[in-house]
Amino acid sequence: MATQEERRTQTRDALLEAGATLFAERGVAGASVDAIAQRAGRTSGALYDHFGSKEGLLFALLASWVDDATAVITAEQATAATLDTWVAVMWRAVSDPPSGDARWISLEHELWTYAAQSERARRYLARRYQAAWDGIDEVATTWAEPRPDVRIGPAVIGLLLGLEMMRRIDPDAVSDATAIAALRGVLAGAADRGAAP
Amino acid sequence: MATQEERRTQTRDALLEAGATLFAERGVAGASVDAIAQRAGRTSGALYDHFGSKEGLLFALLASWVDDATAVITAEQATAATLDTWVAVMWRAVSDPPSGDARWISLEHELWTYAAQSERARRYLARRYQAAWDGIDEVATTWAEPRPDVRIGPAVIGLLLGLEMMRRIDPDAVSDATAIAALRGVLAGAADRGAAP
DNA sequence: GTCGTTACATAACGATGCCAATGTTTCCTC
DNA sequence: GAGGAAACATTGGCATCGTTATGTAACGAC
Repeated sequence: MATQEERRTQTRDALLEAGATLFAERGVAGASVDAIAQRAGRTSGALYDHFGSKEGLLFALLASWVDDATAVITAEQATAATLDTWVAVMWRAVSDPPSGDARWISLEHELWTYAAQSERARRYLARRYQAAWDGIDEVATTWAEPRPDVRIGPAVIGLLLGLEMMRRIDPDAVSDATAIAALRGVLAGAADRGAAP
Repeated sequence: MATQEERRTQTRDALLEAGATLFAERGVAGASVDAIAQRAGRTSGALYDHFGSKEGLLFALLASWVDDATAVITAEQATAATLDTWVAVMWRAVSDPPSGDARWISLEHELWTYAAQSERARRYLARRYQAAWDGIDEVATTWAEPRPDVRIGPAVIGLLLGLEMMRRIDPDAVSDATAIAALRGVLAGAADRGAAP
């Protein structure tokens, strides 16, 4: 019943799933190709046939993820009627990731440190985040008049990532109220309020 | 002229310096013990005599760093007369690190991903950041009445790290004005303003 | 001046890793 | 149903890395 093509996408998905878990758990350098393949019930040969290299698997992983996450977030953003619900939606997307995938942030950090060594990874990161910044910038104009000297997108995304980092160390340190208050504050501070002398 | 003890601290410092650079450049996993020793003009034998293991070097590095950075920051904080100058001092400490050490943030990320694998590293991180949070919490009460359901320390530190991350991708994305506006916004949002319905 | 100790260097071991070359099996086509 | 290709497995080479065991030269106490 299972055609060859179905089988192929099946093992591809299994390898991506295993890679996501092990990269997040042990890091890109710490997760061996053999360990990933074994967890997927396959061997390293299959992995190389599919992705060509370890880095290939990493990029494939991130590509699929970005598509999923941004799709979910922008879809929910469209339904946000007030600034508070918008902020809450963003925070929820980070603190309790869509598709029930809690490894997202870990992998994000992995990519970040990996970017210190790989030029390709750095360019990849830049493209990806600039798109996210633009999205935030655009939605933010709905809620407040922007200041010319302040770019709101990077500030919001940075705060989201930073809050998640703190929460990983101590979940009690960043309550939902704290996160939402901080996000609203950044949006307010970067808006029409004049700069201090 | 050089006594034995002087020689020892000299090579210790050389190894720390080399470790800082290579850990930041290539990551903890990517920087080999031999490469670190070679950069310090020594051999791996010296490194093991001093630090016992690769992890030992990492922890020694961070310990010395935390002492330096927090000393500088708290010293400057005491001189800050207004909220704006305080915020500016904090941002400057992150964006243009004290002691001219630009590798700080890279190493911070390294430690973060390393913490995913090492229980000891995680506990180390927690202790370190909780101290920083408390410091911010205390100073923040000088400028605004705190809300009971909002912890300001983690929000400020998170924002600082997040902003720096964005700035690494694209230095133009986070101007000083953006950073300071965002920080002031977080402080304002987490203060006396009432929560939304 | 002798001798133990310190502060490194040297060299080798064991383990592990990425990756490629080469099988083997399964599936589709005609 | 036979040939061929696709999908995956097996094996091994080649390199690297963390660590340790051992060597050695300089130093310092007496």
